[in-house]
Amino acid sequence: MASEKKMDCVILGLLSHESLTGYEIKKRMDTSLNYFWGASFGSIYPTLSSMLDNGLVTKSDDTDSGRNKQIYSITQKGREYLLDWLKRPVEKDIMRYETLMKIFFGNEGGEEITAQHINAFKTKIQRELSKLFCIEKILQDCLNDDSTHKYYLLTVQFGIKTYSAYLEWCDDALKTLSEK
Amino acid sequence: MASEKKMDCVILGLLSHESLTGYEIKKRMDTSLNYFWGASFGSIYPTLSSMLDNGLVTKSDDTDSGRNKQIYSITQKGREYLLDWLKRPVEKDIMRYETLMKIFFGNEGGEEITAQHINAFKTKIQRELSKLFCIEKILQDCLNDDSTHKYYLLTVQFGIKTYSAYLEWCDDALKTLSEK
DNA sequence: CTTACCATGTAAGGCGTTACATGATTCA
DNA sequence: TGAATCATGTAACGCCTTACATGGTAAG
Repeated sequence: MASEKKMDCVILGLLSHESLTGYEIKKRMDTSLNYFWGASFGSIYPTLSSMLDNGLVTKSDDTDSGRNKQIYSITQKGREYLLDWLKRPVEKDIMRYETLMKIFFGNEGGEEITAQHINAFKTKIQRELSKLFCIEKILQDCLNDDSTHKYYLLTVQFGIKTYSAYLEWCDDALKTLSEK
Repeated sequence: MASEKKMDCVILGLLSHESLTGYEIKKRMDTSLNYFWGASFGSIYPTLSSMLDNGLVTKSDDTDSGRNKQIYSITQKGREYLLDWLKRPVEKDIMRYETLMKIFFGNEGGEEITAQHINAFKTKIQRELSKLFCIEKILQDCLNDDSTHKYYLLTVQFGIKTYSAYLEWCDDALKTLSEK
Protein backbone atom coordinates (compact mmCIF):
# COMPACT_ATOMS: atom_id res chain seq x y z
CA MET A 1 0.00 0.00 0.00
CA ALA A 2 3.22 1.99 -0.15
CA SER A 3 2.17 5.61 -0.32
CA GLU A 4 3.27 6.01 -3.87
CA LYS A 5 6.07 8.41 -4.48
CA LYS A 6 4.95 11.38 -6.50
CA MET A 7 8.38 12.56 -7.55
CA ASP A 8 8.28 10.32 -10.62
CA CYS A 9 4.98 11.83 -11.64
CA VAL A 10 6.03 15.46 -11.33
CA ILE A 11 9.14 14.83 -13.37
CA LEU A 12 7.25 12.82 -15.99
CA GLY A 13 4.68 15.58 -16.15
CA LEU A 14 7.35 18.13 -16.90
CA LEU A 15 9.02 15.86 -19.44
CA SER A 16 5.69 15.15 -21.14
CA HIS A 17 5.83 18.69 -22.46
CA GLU A 18 9.53 19.03 -23.26
CA SER A 19 12.84 17.27 -22.75
CA LEU A 20 14.83 18.71 -19.87
CA THR A 21 18.00 18.33 -17.82
CA GLY A 22 17.87 17.68 -14.10
CA TYR A 23 18.93 21.22 -13.50
CA GLU A 24 16.12 22.59 -15.62
CA ILE A 25 13.61 20.37 -13.86
CA LYS A 26 14.72 21.89 -10.58
CA LYS A 27 14.20 25.37 -12.00
CA ARG A 28 10.67 24.52 -13.08
CA MET A 29 9.94 23.25 -9.59
CA ASP A 30 11.25 26.47 -8.09
CA THR A 31 9.16 28.66 -10.35
CA SER A 32 6.04 27.23 -12.00
CA LEU A 33 5.33 24.53 -9.42
CA ASN A 34 6.88 26.21 -6.42
CA TYR A 35 3.71 27.18 -4.56
CA PHE A 36 2.17 23.74 -4.60
CA TRP A 37 5.14 21.41 -4.95
CA GLY A 38 8.88 21.33 -4.39
CA ALA A 39 11.98 19.17 -4.71
CA SER A 40 15.72 19.28 -4.19
CA PHE A 41 18.55 18.05 -6.39
CA GLY A 42 19.05 15.27 -3.90
CA SER A 43 15.73 13.80 -4.92
CA ILE A 44 15.61 14.80 -8.58
CA TYR A 45 18.82 13.16 -9.79
CA PRO A 46 18.30 9.81 -8.06
CA THR A 47 14.71 9.72 -9.30
CA LEU A 48 15.86 10.35 -12.87
CA SER A 49 18.37 7.48 -12.56
CA SER A 50 15.77 5.05 -11.35
CA MET A 51 13.30 6.10 -14.01
CA LEU A 52 16.00 5.53 -16.61
CA ASP A 53 16.46 2.00 -15.24
CA ASN A 54 12.73 1.44 -15.45
CA GLY A 55 12.48 2.67 -19.01
CA LEU A 56 10.24 5.60 -18.20
CA VAL A 57 12.75 8.08 -19.63
CA THR A 58 15.74 8.09 -21.95
CA LYS A 59 18.91 10.12 -21.60
CA SER A 60 21.04 11.80 -24.22
CA ASP A 61 24.30 13.64 -23.82
CA ASP A 62 24.40 17.17 -25.07
CA THR A 63 27.94 17.99 -26.06
CA ASP A 64 27.04 20.93 -28.35
CA SER A 65 26.73 23.41 -25.58
CA GLY A 66 30.22 22.75 -24.29
CA ARG A 67 28.58 21.88 -21.03
CA ASN A 68 28.10 18.33 -19.97
CA LYS A 69 24.31 18.22 -20.06
CA GLN A 70 22.20 15.12 -19.61
CA ILE A 71 18.93 15.67 -21.38
CA TYR A 72 16.05 13.47 -20.36
CA SER A 73 13.05 12.60 -22.51
CA ILE A 74 9.87 10.76 -21.69
CA THR A 75 9.28 7.36 -23.32
CA GLN A 76 6.01 5.78 -24.39
CA LYS A 77 6.09 3.71 -21.24
CA GLY A 78 6.65 6.87 -19.24
CA ARG A 79 3.66 8.51 -20.88
CA GLU A 80 1.49 5.54 -20.02
CA TYR A 81 2.71 5.62 -16.44
CA LEU A 82 1.88 9.31 -16.20
CA LEU A 83 -1.56 8.88 -17.73
CA ASP A 84 -2.29 6.02 -15.38
CA TRP A 85 -1.45 8.24 -12.42
CA LEU A 86 -3.48 11.13 -13.82
CA LYS A 87 -6.54 8.93 -14.05
CA ARG A 88 -6.38 7.76 -10.48
CA PRO A 89 -8.06 9.85 -7.78
CA VAL A 90 -6.00 12.22 -5.67
CA GLU A 91 -4.62 10.56 -2.55
CA LYS A 92 -4.03 13.60 -0.44
CA ASP A 93 -3.50 17.32 -0.44
CA ILE A 94 -1.21 18.41 2.33
CA MET A 95 -0.88 21.78 3.95
CA ARG A 96 1.74 22.37 6.62
CA TYR A 97 1.58 26.00 7.55
CA GLU A 98 3.92 26.79 10.38
CA THR A 99 2.42 30.27 10.38
CA LEU A 100 -0.98 28.90 11.33
CA MET A 101 0.54 26.79 14.05
CA LYS A 102 2.21 29.84 15.57
CA ILE A 103 -1.11 31.64 15.46
CA PHE A 104 -3.04 28.70 16.88
CA PHE A 105 -0.73 28.73 19.89
CA GLY A 106 -0.54 32.51 19.89
CA ASN A 107 -2.01 32.83 23.34
CA GLU A 108 1.28 31.60 24.82
CA GLY A 109 3.29 34.25 23.00
CA GLY A 110 0.77 37.06 23.17
CA GLU A 111 -0.77 39.54 20.77
CA GLU A 112 2.34 41.32 19.65
CA ILE A 113 4.23 38.24 18.54
CA THR A 114 1.15 36.93 16.78
CA ALA A 115 0.69 40.22 14.94
CA GLN A 116 4.31 40.07 13.82
CA HIS A 117 3.78 36.65 12.31
CA ILE A 118 0.66 37.80 10.51
CA ASN A 119 2.48 40.81 9.10
CA ALA A 120 5.44 38.74 7.95
CA PHE A 121 3.02 36.34 6.28
CA LYS A 122 1.21 39.22 4.60
CA THR A 123 4.42 40.63 3.16
CA LYS A 124 5.48 37.26 1.83
CA ILE A 125 2.11 36.61 0.22
CA GLN A 126 1.93 40.05 -1.36
CA ARG A 127 5.23 39.40 -3.06
CA GLU A 128 4.12 35.99 -4.29
CA LEU A 129 0.81 37.34 -5.47
CA SER A 130 2.35 39.99 -7.68
CA LYS A 131 4.54 37.32 -9.26
CA LEU A 132 1.45 35.26 -9.99
CA PHE A 133 -0.29 38.21 -11.62
CA CYS A 134 2.68 38.60 -13.99
CA ILE A 135 2.58 34.94 -14.90
CA GLU A 136 -1.17 35.08 -15.42
CA LYS A 137 -0.75 37.93 -17.90
CA ILE A 138 1.96 36.10 -19.82
CA LEU A 139 -0.12 32.94 -19.98
CA GLN A 140 -3.23 34.75 -21.12
CA ASP A 141 -1.29 36.35 -23.96
CA CYS A 142 -0.10 33.04 -25.34
CA LEU A 143 -3.07 30.92 -24.36
CA ASN A 144 -3.62 29.57 -27.86
CA ASP A 145 0.01 28.80 -28.62
CA ASP A 146 -0.07 25.56 -26.70
CA SER A 147 -2.85 23.45 -25.24
CA THR A 148 -0.91 23.03 -21.99
CA HIS A 149 -1.20 26.74 -21.24
CA LYS A 150 -4.85 26.50 -20.29
CA TYR A 151 -3.96 24.04 -17.56
CA TYR A 152 -1.06 26.11 -16.31
CA LEU A 153 -3.38 29.09 -16.17
CA LEU A 154 -5.85 27.17 -14.01
CA THR A 155 -3.23 26.53 -11.34
CA VAL A 156 -1.99 30.12 -11.46
CA GLN A 157 -5.54 31.32 -10.96
CA PHE A 158 -5.87 28.95 -8.05
CA GLY A 159 -2.85 30.64 -6.52
CA ILE A 160 -4.24 34.10 -7.16
CA LYS A 161 -7.59 33.24 -5.59
CA THR A 162 -6.10 31.70 -2.49
CA TYR A 163 -3.39 34.29 -1.98
CA SER A 164 -5.96 37.05 -2.31
CA ALA A 165 -8.06 35.31 0.31
CA TYR A 166 -4.99 35.06 2.56
CA LEU A 167 -4.49 38.80 2.32
CA GLU A 168 -8.10 39.52 3.21
CA TRP A 169 -7.72 37.23 6.18
CA CYS A 170 -4.54 39.01 7.32
CA ASP A 171 -6.38 42.30 7.60
CA ASP A 172 -9.37 40.78 9.35
CA ALA A 173 -7.11 38.86 11.69
CA LEU A 174 -5.09 41.91 12.68
CA LYS A 175 -8.34 43.67 13.47
CA THR A 176 -9.73 40.75 15.49
CA LEU A 177 -6.46 40.49 17.37
CA SER A 178 -6.42 44.05 18.56
CA GLU A 179 -10.05 43.93 19.65
CA LYS A 180 -10.81 43.28 23.29
CA MET B 1 21.34 23.78 10.72
CA ALA B 2 19.10 20.78 11.24
CA SER B 3 15.70 21.84 9.93
CA GLU B 4 14.17 21.91 13.33
CA LYS B 5 11.55 19.35 13.95
CA LYS B 6 8.20 20.93 14.61
CA MET B 7 6.55 17.90 16.20
CA ASP B 8 7.84 18.94 19.63
CA CYS B 9 6.32 22.37 19.21
CA VAL B 10 2.87 21.20 18.19
CA ILE B 11 2.69 18.84 21.10
CA LEU B 12 4.01 21.43 23.55
CA GLY B 13 1.50 23.89 22.17
CA LEU B 14 -1.35 21.51 22.87
CA LEU B 15 0.01 20.68 26.32
CA SER B 16 0.42 24.38 27.14
CA HIS B 17 -3.34 24.54 27.35
CA GLU B 18 -4.14 21.23 29.04
CA SER B 19 -2.52 17.95 30.02
CA LEU B 20 -3.22 15.19 27.54
CA THR B 21 -2.49 11.57 26.66
CA GLY B 22 -0.80 10.64 23.40
CA TYR B 23 -4.11 9.37 22.14
CA GLU B 24 -5.83 12.67 22.90
CA ILE B 25 -3.03 14.59 21.21
CA LYS B 26 -3.65 12.54 18.08
CA LYS B 27 -7.34 13.38 18.26
CA ARG B 28 -6.61 17.10 18.48
CA MET B 29 -4.36 16.80 15.43
CA ASP B 30 -7.11 15.06 13.51
CA THR B 31 -9.71 17.66 14.36
CA SER B 32 -8.58 21.15 15.38
CA LEU B 33 -5.24 21.12 13.61
CA ASN B 34 -6.08 18.77 10.82
CA TYR B 35 -6.30 21.23 7.94
CA PHE B 36 -2.90 22.77 8.52
CA TRP B 37 -0.98 20.08 10.35
CA GLY B 38 -0.98 16.35 10.93
CA ALA B 39 0.76 13.53 12.74
CA SER B 40 0.56 9.80 13.29
CA PHE B 41 0.94 7.73 16.45
CA GLY B 42 4.27 6.59 15.10
CA SER B 43 5.61 10.09 15.52
CA ILE B 44 3.65 11.24 18.55
CA TYR B 45 4.66 8.55 21.05
CA PRO B 46 8.40 8.61 20.27
CA THR B 47 8.38 12.41 20.42
CA LEU B 48 6.70 12.33 23.81
CA SER B 49 9.35 9.91 25.06
CA SER B 50 12.21 12.08 23.92
CA MET B 51 10.61 15.20 25.37
CA LEU B 52 10.25 13.37 28.66
CA ASP B 53 13.99 12.61 28.56
CA ASN B 54 14.71 16.26 27.85
CA GLY B 55 12.55 17.49 30.70
CA LEU B 56 10.10 19.35 28.47
CA VAL B 57 7.16 17.30 29.77
CA THR B 58 6.31 15.10 32.74
CA LYS B 59 4.26 11.94 32.72
CA SER B 60 1.77 10.62 35.23
CA ASP B 61 -0.12 7.36 35.28
CA ASP B 62 -3.86 7.57 35.43
CA THR B 63 -5.17 4.47 37.12
CA ASP B 64 -8.57 5.90 38.08
CA SER B 65 -10.14 5.37 34.72
CA GLY B 66 -9.38 1.67 34.71
CA ARG B 67 -7.49 2.32 31.50
CA ASN B 68 -3.74 2.54 31.47
CA LYS B 69 -3.43 6.18 30.51
CA GLN B 70 -0.19 8.12 30.41
CA ILE B 71 -1.01 11.77 30.96
CA TYR B 72 1.60 14.26 29.82
CA SER B 73 2.00 17.77 31.23
CA ILE B 74 4.21 20.61 30.09
CA THR B 75 7.06 21.70 32.40
CA GLN B 76 8.47 25.19 32.94
CA LYS B 77 11.34 24.25 30.66
CA GLY B 78 8.84 23.08 28.06
CA ARG B 79 6.99 26.37 28.25
CA GLU B 80 10.22 28.27 27.70
CA TYR B 81 11.08 26.05 24.75
CA LEU B 82 7.66 26.71 23.23
CA LEU B 83 7.88 30.45 23.78
CA ASP B 84 11.33 30.54 22.24
CA TRP B 85 9.98 28.83 19.14
CA LEU B 86 6.94 31.12 19.01
CA LYS B 87 9.19 34.18 19.01
CA ARG B 88 11.31 33.00 16.10
CA PRO B 89 10.18 33.76 12.57
CA VAL B 90 8.38 31.12 10.54
CA GLU B 91 10.76 28.94 8.55
CA LYS B 92 8.41 27.69 5.92
CA ASP B 93 4.81 27.11 4.98
CA ILE B 94 4.40 24.08 2.82
CA MET B 95 1.63 23.21 0.44
CA ARG B 96 1.69 19.91 -1.41
CA TYR B 97 -1.50 19.70 -3.36
CA GLU B 98 -1.60 16.64 -5.51
CA THR B 99 -4.83 17.99 -6.96
CA LEU B 100 -3.02 20.99 -8.40
CA MET B 101 -0.34 18.79 -9.83
CA LYS B 102 -2.92 16.69 -11.63
CA ILE B 103 -4.45 19.85 -12.99
CA PHE B 104 -1.12 21.34 -14.00
CA PHE B 105 -0.44 18.27 -16.10
CA GLY B 106 -4.07 18.00 -17.13
CA ASN B 107 -3.29 18.41 -20.81
CA GLU B 108 -1.91 14.85 -20.87
CA GLY B 109 -5.09 13.41 -19.40
CA GLY B 110 -7.56 15.72 -21.08
CA GLU B 111 -10.53 17.83 -20.06
CA GLU B 112 -12.76 15.14 -18.70
CA ILE B 113 -10.24 13.72 -16.23
CA THR B 114 -9.29 17.20 -15.10
CA ALA B 115 -12.92 18.11 -14.52
CA GLN B 116 -13.33 14.97 -12.44
CA HIS B 117 -10.46 16.01 -10.20
CA ILE B 118 -11.88 19.48 -9.77
CA ASN B 119 -15.28 18.08 -8.86
CA ALA B 120 -13.81 15.64 -6.37
CA PHE B 121 -11.84 18.49 -4.82
CA LYS B 122 -14.95 20.64 -4.65
CA THR B 123 -16.93 17.97 -2.84
CA LYS B 124 -14.15 17.42 -0.32
CA ILE B 125 -13.77 21.13 0.37
CA GLN B 126 -17.51 21.68 0.74
CA ARG B 127 -17.59 19.03 3.42
CA GLU B 128 -14.61 20.53 5.23
CA LEU B 129 -16.02 24.01 4.97
CA SER B 130 -19.28 23.13 6.64
CA LYS B 131 -17.34 21.56 9.50
CA LEU B 132 -15.35 24.78 9.88
CA PHE B 133 -18.54 26.85 10.02
CA CYS B 134 -19.77 24.70 12.90
CA ILE B 135 -16.51 25.12 14.78
CA GLU B 136 -16.57 28.86 14.15
CA LYS B 137 -20.01 29.11 15.69
CA ILE B 138 -19.00 27.14 18.75
CA LEU B 139 -15.88 29.24 19.24
CA GLN B 140 -17.74 32.50 18.86
CA ASP B 141 -20.20 31.45 21.53
CA CYS B 142 -17.50 30.79 24.09
CA LEU B 143 -14.99 33.38 22.98
CA ASN B 144 -14.67 34.96 26.41
CA ASP B 145 -14.40 31.71 28.36
CA ASP B 146 -10.75 31.31 27.54
CA SER B 147 -8.13 33.59 26.03
CA THR B 148 -6.93 30.79 23.75
CA HIS B 149 -10.24 30.77 21.89
CA LYS B 150 -9.50 33.99 20.06
CA TYR B 151 -6.44 32.39 18.53
CA TYR B 152 -8.26 29.21 17.63
CA LEU B 153 -10.91 31.33 15.96
CA LEU B 154 -8.30 33.10 13.84
CA THR B 155 -7.10 29.84 12.35
CA VAL B 156 -10.63 28.61 11.76
CA GLN B 157 -11.42 31.82 9.93
CA PHE B 158 -8.30 31.34 7.87
CA GLY B 159 -9.66 27.97 6.86
CA ILE B 160 -13.06 29.41 6.03
CA LYS B 161 -11.58 32.18 3.88
CA THR B 162 -9.32 29.87 1.93
CA TYR B 163 -11.83 27.07 1.48
CA SER B 164 -14.40 29.57 0.25
CA ALA B 165 -11.82 30.84 -2.24
CA TYR B 166 -11.16 27.26 -3.35
CA LEU B 167 -14.84 26.77 -4.08
CA GLU B 168 -15.03 29.94 -6.13
CA TRP B 169 -12.02 28.76 -8.06
CA CYS B 170 -13.61 25.37 -8.71
CA ASP B 171 -16.57 26.95 -10.45
CA ASP B 172 -14.40 29.34 -12.46
CA ALA B 173 -12.05 26.54 -13.39
CA LEU B 174 -14.81 24.25 -14.61
CA LYS B 175 -16.05 27.09 -16.79
CA THR B 176 -12.60 27.89 -18.16
CA LEU B 177 -12.02 24.22 -18.86
CA SER B 178 -15.10 23.75 -20.98
CA GLU B 179 -14.42 26.90 -22.99
CA LYS B 180 -12.71 26.58 -26.34
C1' DC C 1 39.45 37.72 -12.15
C1' DT C 2 35.91 36.73 -9.61
C1' DT C 3 31.13 36.26 -8.88
C1' DA C 4 27.14 34.25 -10.29
C1' DC C 5 25.11 30.76 -12.51
C1' DC C 6 25.11 26.21 -14.97
C1' DA C 7 25.49 21.42 -14.13
C1' DT C 8 25.73 16.70 -11.88
C1' DG C 9 25.86 13.79 -8.49
C1' DT C 10 26.57 11.20 -3.59
C1' DA C 11 26.21 10.38 1.51
C1' DA C 12 24.29 10.82 5.85
C1' DG C 13 20.77 11.29 8.27
C1' DG C 14 16.17 13.39 9.75
C1' DC C 15 11.50 12.94 9.87
C1' DG C 16 7.51 10.67 9.70
C1' DT C 17 4.40 7.11 7.81
C1' DT C 18 2.48 2.40 7.58
C1' DA C 19 2.02 -1.77 9.43
C1' DC C 20 2.44 -4.61 13.15
C1' DA C 21 1.40 -6.02 17.93
C1' DT C 22 -1.45 -5.98 21.98
C1' DG C 23 -5.08 -5.45 24.94
C1' DA C 24 -8.95 -3.07 27.69
C1' DT C 25 -13.58 -0.97 27.66
C1' DT C 26 -17.96 0.65 26.09
C1' DC C 27 -22.11 0.21 23.81
C1' DA C 28 -25.53 -1.81 20.91
C1' DT D 1 -20.84 -11.08 21.76
C1' DG D 2 -19.03 -8.40 18.52
C1' DA D 3 -17.83 -3.92 16.77
C1' DA D 4 -16.12 0.50 17.70
C1' DT D 5 -13.30 3.17 20.26
C1' DC D 6 -9.75 3.88 23.73
C1' DA D 7 -4.95 3.27 24.48
C1' DT D 8 0.22 2.51 23.89
C1' DG D 9 3.93 1.42 21.68
C1' DT D 10 7.75 -0.61 18.15
C1' DA D 11 9.97 -1.81 13.63
C1' DA D 12 10.80 -1.25 9.04
C1' DC D 13 11.23 1.47 5.70
C1' DG D 14 10.31 5.33 2.33
C1' DC D 15 11.09 9.76 1.08
C1' DC D 16 13.39 13.75 0.91
C1' DT D 17 16.53 17.33 2.61
C1' DT D 18 21.06 19.15 3.81
C1' DA D 19 25.60 19.19 3.15
C1' DC D 20 29.31 17.78 0.67
C1' DA D 21 32.09 17.36 -3.53
C1' DT D 22 33.36 18.87 -8.16
C1' DG D 23 33.99 21.50 -12.08
C1' DG D 24 32.72 24.35 -16.32
C1' DT D 25 31.10 28.92 -18.31
C1' DA D 26 29.32 33.69 -18.79
C1' DA D 27 29.41 38.27 -17.64
C1' DG D 28 30.84 42.34 -15.42
